[in-house]
Amino acid sequence: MLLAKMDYYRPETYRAQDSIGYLMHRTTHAVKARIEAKLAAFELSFHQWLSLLWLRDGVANTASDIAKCTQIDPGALARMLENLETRGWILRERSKLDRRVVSLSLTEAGRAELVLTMPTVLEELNLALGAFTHAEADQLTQLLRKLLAHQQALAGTLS
Amino acid sequence: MLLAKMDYYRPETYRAQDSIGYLMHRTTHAVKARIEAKLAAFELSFHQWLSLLWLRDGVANTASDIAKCTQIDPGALARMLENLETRGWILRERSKLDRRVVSLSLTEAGRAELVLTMPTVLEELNLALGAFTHAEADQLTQLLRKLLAHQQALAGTLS
DNA sequence: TTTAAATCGCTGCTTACACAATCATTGCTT
DNA sequence: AAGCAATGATTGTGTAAGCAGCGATTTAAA
Repeated sequence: MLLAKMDYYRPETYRAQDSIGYLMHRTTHAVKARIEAKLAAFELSFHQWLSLLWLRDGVANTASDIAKCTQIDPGALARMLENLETRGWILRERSKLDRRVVSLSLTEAGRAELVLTMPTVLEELNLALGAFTHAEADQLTQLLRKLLAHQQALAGTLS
Repeated sequence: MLLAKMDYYRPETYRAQDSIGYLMHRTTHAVKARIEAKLAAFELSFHQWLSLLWLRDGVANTASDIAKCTQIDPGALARMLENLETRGWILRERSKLDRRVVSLSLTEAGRAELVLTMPTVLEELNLALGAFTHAEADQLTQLLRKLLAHQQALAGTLS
């Protein structure tokens, strides 16, 4: 892999308030707080909502899938999933092919909860993007996709 | 303020793995983890390092300044600053003009610690941007700046 | 076949975060 | 000037995150 020597930030000129990391952190923190506040009305945390979403999309079918996707700690996740199961929104059943894994699936109630809350969350996300044109949002998405891909490449080439 | 109706994300088509929020979260999580690992050698947490940085830049001079800048909880911050003071990296003294505020300042040791660790952190940041050209990094910064400004505008117009 | 390594879900334990309440001080209002 | 809201720092408390370790199971290697 090509690892170009980058010197975008340098000790003499680096200022936190102009840093990409700072800008991302402030932004996601603000948006997440607003979403969390809205989801409170449904007695759902943002992490719980995300877990339901990943299950619905079929990208994740197990706890470790969700942990990888959302970066939620597997331990915390196990407790959270137990909660979601108790409330009747997901099912947990041992896989017959590999008895280590517990297959997860949305119940009808869980799917309904997601459908119910989806507009609320998306409204906040769209509100957050209110200063952008469609093209700018696309542009940002592309840049971030490239940025994340690079992080995963870095993680893969751990010395 | 102009609040354009945005419909970038819609319930039928929204997928977490393409979302700007998801991309940002995964990226910042990965980079922060790498920095945290490197800073462990200096017995510094990333939050502690950030506090030192904001103090050095002069943008923040009090605990509430740092809390606003970094989004760290004021309570947690008070405990952390006490730690930094104990280790001799910052000074805390009541302001004479307003005796509610405690003025913060870096000691020489604190400044030295920052100088010592700065290359390590910036190296990780630059490494994270390794897939980008200088122009792309600038472009991303600009987009994020605009995005954050909008969040702050939204926070200002709370109903 | 027997070992060894890896994976999966889960459980304690420690620590940090988020929220509320408190106290002192200051600024505003009337 | 007196009352009252606002601000700044701090403490206390409940909840969740993060981390290491465990048992069970599967895969790979010897």
